[in-house]
Amino acid sequence: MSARRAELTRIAARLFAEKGYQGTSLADLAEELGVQKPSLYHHIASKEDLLWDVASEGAAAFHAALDAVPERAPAVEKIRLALRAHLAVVAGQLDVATVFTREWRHLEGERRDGFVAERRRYEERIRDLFREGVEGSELRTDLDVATAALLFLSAANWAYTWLRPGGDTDALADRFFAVLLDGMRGYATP
Amino acid sequence: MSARRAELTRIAARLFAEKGYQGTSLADLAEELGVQKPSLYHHIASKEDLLWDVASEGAAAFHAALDAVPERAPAVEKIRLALRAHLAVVAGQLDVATVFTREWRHLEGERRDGFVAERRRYEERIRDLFREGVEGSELRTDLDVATAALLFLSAANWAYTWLRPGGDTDALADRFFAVLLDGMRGYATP
DNA sequence: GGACCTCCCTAACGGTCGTTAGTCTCTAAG
DNA sequence: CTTAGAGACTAACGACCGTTAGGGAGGTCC
Repeated sequence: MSARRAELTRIAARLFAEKGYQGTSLADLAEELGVQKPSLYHHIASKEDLLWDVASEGAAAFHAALDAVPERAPAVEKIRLALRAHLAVVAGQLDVATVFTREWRHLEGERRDGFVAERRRYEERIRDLFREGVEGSELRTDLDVATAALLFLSAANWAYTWLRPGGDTDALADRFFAVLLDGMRGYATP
Repeated sequence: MSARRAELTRIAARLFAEKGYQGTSLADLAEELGVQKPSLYHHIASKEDLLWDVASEGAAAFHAALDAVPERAPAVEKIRLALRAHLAVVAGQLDVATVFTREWRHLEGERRDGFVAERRRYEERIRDLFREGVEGSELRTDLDVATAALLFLSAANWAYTWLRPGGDTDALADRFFAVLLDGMRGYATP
C-alpha cells in the first residue's frame, strides 16, 4: 500500500469514528487529503473499501494484542493481561477501535460476514480464557463462564465511548480486573 | 400527540435502530407509514424531531425504570434491581434503547446538550447507588466506586448489541449481579 | 352551511451523494 | 529518450437527500 493510500486510511478512520461512516462523504475525505473528490478513486474502488480496511485493521490489532499474552501463564493472569491488551488497543488506536466496535455494521455482503466471523473468533478466545480458569480451578467452579466472558467483553467494547488516550491504561485495566475477580461485597457480609 | 404521529415515532425507532439515523431516509419512513414523503411534514418539522422523540423516550424509560427501585431497600439490593430494571427496558424496548445508546449523537445543538445532561444524570444515579453501598459498608470499603459503576454501566449499555426480547431478563441480570458482587475467584485461592 | 382542522396529495426545489470518463503532469526505470 | 505508472485534474452523471409550496378531500364544530 502506497504512503498516500495509507494516509487516506488514517483520515477515513478518524472521520468515520467522528461522524460515522454514513455521515462521512467522499468530499470530506478528499478535503482532508487535500485533493479533489474524484481523485480518491485513484486509491480506492469504493467508499466501502476504506471501511473494510479500518475494520480489518481493528480486528488485526485486537487479535495481535491477544496473541502477545503468554500462552503458559495462569488463566487468571492471562485474563488480566487480555484486558490490559484490549484497553491498550482502544487507547492507542481509538479511531480504529471505534470503527471496529460501532461502524463495522455498515459493511455489506461477504465483507460483513467475514468481519463478523473475526469478531466471533475474538469473543471465543476471551471465553476460552474463562473456561480455562474454571477448569483449572483458578476461578470458582460454579462460575457462569458465558456471563463472566460477557461482562469482560462489555467492559472492553464499551471502552471506546469513554476511554481517552494519555492515562495509565494498564492501571485502569487492573482496577476493572480487581473488581471482576474479587467482587464488590463487603468483608463483613456473610 | 396524534395516533398517526405516534405510529410514525414507532417506525422511526425501528428504522433508526436497524439502519442508523443517517442511513434512514424520509422516503423509508414514508413508505413504512404508507404515505408520500412530503406528507411526513404534516407530523414533523424536521427529521431530527423523530430522533429527538425516540432518544427522549429512551431517557424517560430508563429513568422511570430506576424510579421504580424502592428508595429504602439496602444499597446492594437496589443495585440488583437497577440492573434488572435497565435490562428490562433494553429487552422490552430494544429499538428505543438502541437509539438511546448509539444514535443519540446525531442530535445537534441544544437537543444534544439536553440529552447528554439526562444521560449524565442517569449515570450519576447509578454511581450514587455504589457510593451508598460503600458508605453503608454493604460493599467493601476499599471499592473503587467509579470503576464499579463503570462496570455496571458497561454491562448495561452494551446489552443492546446482544440482548434479544423473550428470555428471562431478570435471571440474566441476576447472573451479572452475582458475578459483580461475589467476583470470579476460586474458593481455594488466597 | 360556512369555518376550521387533520391528513394527505403532486410538483418541484437546490443541494449533495458516490461514481465514471477522459486527460494532464510528474517522476523513475529501461 | 522513451515508456510506464502514480497521482491528480475537470466535467459530468443519475440518483437521492431533506425540505417547501400549494392545494384538495373528509370530518367536526358553531
